[in-house]
Amino acid sequence: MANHGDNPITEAEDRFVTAWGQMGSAWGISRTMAEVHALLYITGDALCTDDIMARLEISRGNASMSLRALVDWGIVFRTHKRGDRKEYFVAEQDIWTMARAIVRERLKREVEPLLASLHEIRDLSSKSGAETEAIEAHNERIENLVAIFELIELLVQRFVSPSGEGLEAAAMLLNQSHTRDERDEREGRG
Amino acid sequence: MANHGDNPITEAEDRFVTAWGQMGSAWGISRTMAEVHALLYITGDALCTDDIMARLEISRGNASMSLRALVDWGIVFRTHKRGDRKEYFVAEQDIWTMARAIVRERLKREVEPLLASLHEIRDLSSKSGAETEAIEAHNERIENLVAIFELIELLVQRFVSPSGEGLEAAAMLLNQSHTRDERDEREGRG
DNA sequence: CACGGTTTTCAGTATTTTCTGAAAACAACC
DNA sequence: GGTTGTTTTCAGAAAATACTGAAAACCGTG
Repeated sequence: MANHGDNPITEAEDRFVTAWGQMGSAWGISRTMAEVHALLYITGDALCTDDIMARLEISRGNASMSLRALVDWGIVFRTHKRGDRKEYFVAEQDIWTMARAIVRERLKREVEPLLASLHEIRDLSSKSGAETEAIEAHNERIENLVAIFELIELLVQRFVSPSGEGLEAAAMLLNQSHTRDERDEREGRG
Repeated sequence: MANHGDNPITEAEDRFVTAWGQMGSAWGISRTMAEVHALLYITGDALCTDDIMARLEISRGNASMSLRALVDWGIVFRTHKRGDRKEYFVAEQDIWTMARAIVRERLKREVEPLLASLHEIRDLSSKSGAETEAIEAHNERIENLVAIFELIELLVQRFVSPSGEGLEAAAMLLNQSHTRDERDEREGRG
């Protein structure tokens, strides 16, 4: 990032961009893509490619590709300004909508392919015919994996469904059960 | 992986190792580390470094580092065999225990540092003094992020707590609420 | 405390991923 | 349909990451 102005807000923005970029890369997302998203989110402004290039000191190509990826993820949108040919970009500002989009997209890109593989592997394994104890155990491990990932898929589909809400509801629900269980504990239910 | 034997089980194992390795790298974990884990999990055996080196065709150094990381994550354990000086490694076989360990570790490594940054950023931002509308909006965005990540932290701590169970319980809970809501929907509650 | 078996470390190398920049494609306007 | 401002693409360059292999450290034993 360029060392533009140094009022607290600008510094806060830069720091957030950095922190979000780091988190992104720990989660298998390109640092720059996460930083572009961070910048759009934290400023809340509609920025054009040149704004982003300047502020993050990245090339046009990189900015373009990152933006396209963010638009594909559904957490950044294209806009236009009257009398200006350029495209501008704004980040989804509702944090729950954003969270839903991210979780949904990761499900689609990573969990679903894994599940597909697991299903294939299951078929393959079950063709083994012989039923030694070792094979039984192997099959059970595969089953367990299928079960947990199907559960994850189900939960995500339910709570991150396109229809909306749900994640917040889940949070409430879990949170409630949290406090309820704590009370139970205090009252001596094991 | 070496093209050892080609009975369906061995092939299934190899395929699982590959699939798990891919998923791992999509989630910011080194491919090899995920593959080593996959191998230990899917065979269920206690394997020594040389077994792993041979099966995955990796160097001793790589095997050693991957294993140490897996042990740090708490999803692989060291063991020994009578009359054998070598160390052997076994994967946690309970899939829920494994899931808890993974989630807990990621919380610690990625969410907590992010939260620490967000707190700092919040302090920084609030020092701004001036209270223009833009600054208000900025502060609110930071607040929202802090709120959502603190919620995540809370939920994870609750359901992935060292004490155990909990994740399954959460799954049940969510699953129930899922089926309940579906029924509600069928009955025409919007 | 020297030896053989084993594990860890880490400098250097290889691989993968990301980024750049210039050229091509596009699109609004005249 | 040519001009101009803008975006996309992508081959090659740079950076980041992961891996190797050999040396060092470790460790139980005689």
